[in-house]
Amino acid sequence: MEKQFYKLENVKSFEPTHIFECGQCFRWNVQEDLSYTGIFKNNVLNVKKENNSIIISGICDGNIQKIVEDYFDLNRNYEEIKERLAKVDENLKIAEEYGSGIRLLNQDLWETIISFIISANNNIPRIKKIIERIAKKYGEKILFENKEYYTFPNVESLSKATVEDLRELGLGFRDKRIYDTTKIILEKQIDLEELEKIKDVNLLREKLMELPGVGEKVADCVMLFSSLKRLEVFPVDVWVRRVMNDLYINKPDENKVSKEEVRKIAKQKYGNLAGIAQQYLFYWKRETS
DNA sequence: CCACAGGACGGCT
DNA sequence: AGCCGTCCTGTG
Repeated sequence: MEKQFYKLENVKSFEPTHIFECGQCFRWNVQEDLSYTGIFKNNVLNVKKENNSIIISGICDGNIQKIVEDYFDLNRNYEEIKERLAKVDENLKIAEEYGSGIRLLNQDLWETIISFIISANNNIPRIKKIIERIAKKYGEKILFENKEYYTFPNVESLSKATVEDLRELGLGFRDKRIYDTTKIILEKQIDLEELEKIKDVNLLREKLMELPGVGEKVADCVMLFSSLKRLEVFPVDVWVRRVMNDLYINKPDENKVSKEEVRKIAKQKYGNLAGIAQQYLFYWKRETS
């Protein structure tokens, strides 16, 4: 495949660092020139910000412009979203200014499900290492600028892994969860194409949670960070609980704050943009703590 | 050596 | 419904 180029001029709300470091993705890595290189589906791309332009180059499985528009959620007006959220309160305005270049990626559903099952009780550097090992063993190799990249394996390919194989890749207790979920999806006991047709967000969450290793947090992350793109969901992890307690609840012990309490406040304050607000808050709190 | 960090899940109340 | 111990690995 040939290298393709695409340049975005005067694009607003697009900051590679914010997009790739806000915790939504695991396969983008910063380069020496501060650009980012990553792999998704069968594409390997480099994304570089120069002055007011975004320069994207790489090996693409199809038309680069279409692929970029879809993956980087370019048809959504983040400026308008930020204007609306800034009116909620001063706290959110500060968080939003801090992560002003965040966009929520439309990531592959299958990859997002597996990646966030791995994220359970885990930290980002380790999650990234595990996913790289899975891709290297079960994915397809793509060469880009004399370096080897590996696609995230498809369902069939990952289904070749035994529980023991997965344990060897460092998955720990998540090995069986990944194994079982892969089998359920392979055999279409849960059909991902059918899942994509579900309209009701609660029904969708329940379906996702039928997969082993998918609890409320993982289900919400999948709905927010994949092409399912439910912007109204508000994944609550320890960081979000912390920041929401600091901003709105102020209990002496943040562990005493219930998930439901946090979700209720988020819904009331941020409405159908809660998911985007969550990303600004999460990124701000993590980076400034 | 130990303490801690990070969600799902099953067992218990 | 809520609480709590367990699961695994890396870091300090």
